[in-house]
Amino acid sequence: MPRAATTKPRKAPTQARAQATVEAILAATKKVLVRDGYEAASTNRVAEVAGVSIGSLYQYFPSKAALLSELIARHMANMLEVLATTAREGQTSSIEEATRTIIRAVFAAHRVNPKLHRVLVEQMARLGTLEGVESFEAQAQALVEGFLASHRAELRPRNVKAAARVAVLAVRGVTLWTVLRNAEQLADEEFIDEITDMVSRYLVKAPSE
Amino acid sequence: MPRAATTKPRKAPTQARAQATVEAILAATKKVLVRDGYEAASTNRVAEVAGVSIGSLYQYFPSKAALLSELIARHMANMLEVLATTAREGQTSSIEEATRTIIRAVFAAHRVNPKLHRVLVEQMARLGTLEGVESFEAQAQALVEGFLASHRAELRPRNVKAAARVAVLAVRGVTLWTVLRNAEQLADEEFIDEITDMVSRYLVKAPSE
DNA sequence: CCAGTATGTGAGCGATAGCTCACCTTCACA
DNA sequence: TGTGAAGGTGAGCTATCGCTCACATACTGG
Repeated sequence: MPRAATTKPRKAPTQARAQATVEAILAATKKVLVRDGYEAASTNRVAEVAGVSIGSLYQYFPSKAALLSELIARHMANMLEVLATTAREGQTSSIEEATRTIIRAVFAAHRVNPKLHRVLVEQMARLGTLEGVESFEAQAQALVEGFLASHRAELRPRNVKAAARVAVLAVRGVTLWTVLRNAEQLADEEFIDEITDMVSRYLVKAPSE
Repeated sequence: MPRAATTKPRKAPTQARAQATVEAILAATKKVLVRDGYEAASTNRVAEVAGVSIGSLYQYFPSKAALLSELIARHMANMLEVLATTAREGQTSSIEEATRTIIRAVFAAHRVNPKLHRVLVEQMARLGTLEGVESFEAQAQALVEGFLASHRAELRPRNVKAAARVAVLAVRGVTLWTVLRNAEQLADEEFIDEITDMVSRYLVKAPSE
């Protein structure tokens, strides 16, 4: 069925008009994805919902995968921003408090449109062995690593890099699985406390140590 | 494109011959899924690889989703067995040691055919809002809960149910995300140690408490 | 105001997907 | 050993799907 292959935009929109088209297409993609799921989200349907012709869609996105890819990239950029902001804010608080703030923010971000996030998560693995994802993960780790390094006095694991890796992985894993199967939990303050507890106990030096 | 809908077997095979057909179909499904991915795993191709006619496939599986559904159900049953066995074995050891054993076993199970597991994970969310998954999760939690209850002396959280929920969720989340993006890590003994550390610090009462 | 580029259109192509059904073959058992 | 049920077959139908291309329209700079 498919004939093209890449995932990168075919053409960059330069005029404002074209920019609007691209945004309309992406908005429609989200809408259709949420309403009908991935399988039913055909490029034809997306174009129709966006109110543009199928030809226009293929001007900017060389394949169906490219649509998903762009949405995923934007989501990741979003999450990085959330991380960067909360990590900066947490500079002056304890590791535990900062952890709580970060987890709360990450959860809040996924609560906005859980159905969409679910689809995005489902598709992540499929799209070209996660090129973007690798770099995203690396950047996220670097951010957390920076934060932990500046709290070294409070930090238990001697290996800052490894600690950041585990912390990022744990939060990410829990978030992901919760999005997949019980999104309401993302709003549960008690649940947030427990996860925070788990992660910060791992990170923070006990009083006696 | 699809016309049928259910996920449940259309017919139970009663003769041994039919049993073999069903197994051949499922084995072929795995093979094709691993080789070509979900999209390319058409029912026609699966039947061909299984060496049976497409008609036979539809005798036992009313839809493509039913194939996936059965594989997922089997995987979950498998994991429950692993959990039950290791939890029973861990009855006499510390929470930390039992946690390590369980995590090691779960990781080992996912290491066997990571590509397959990746596809299964990808598809889980899509298939009928996870009917089977809910009950699996409940059973897993019950098992862990039982284990934790019998180690109450060593357990920090007062709410056993909540502790089991968090522990299961964390291990599951980490496993899942690792399967999706860095399966080799599942074999890394150091990585297993770190995750064990995180979970058991959360579960176990500190000496002073 | 015009040349030329950027943008937008949509009929329709080739491919293949999921699935049915009319029919044959093998088996269980009276 | 004959008969009805269980098992098995595969040509082929319909429905799309992803995507192209020949063309029209809007814009921009000179």
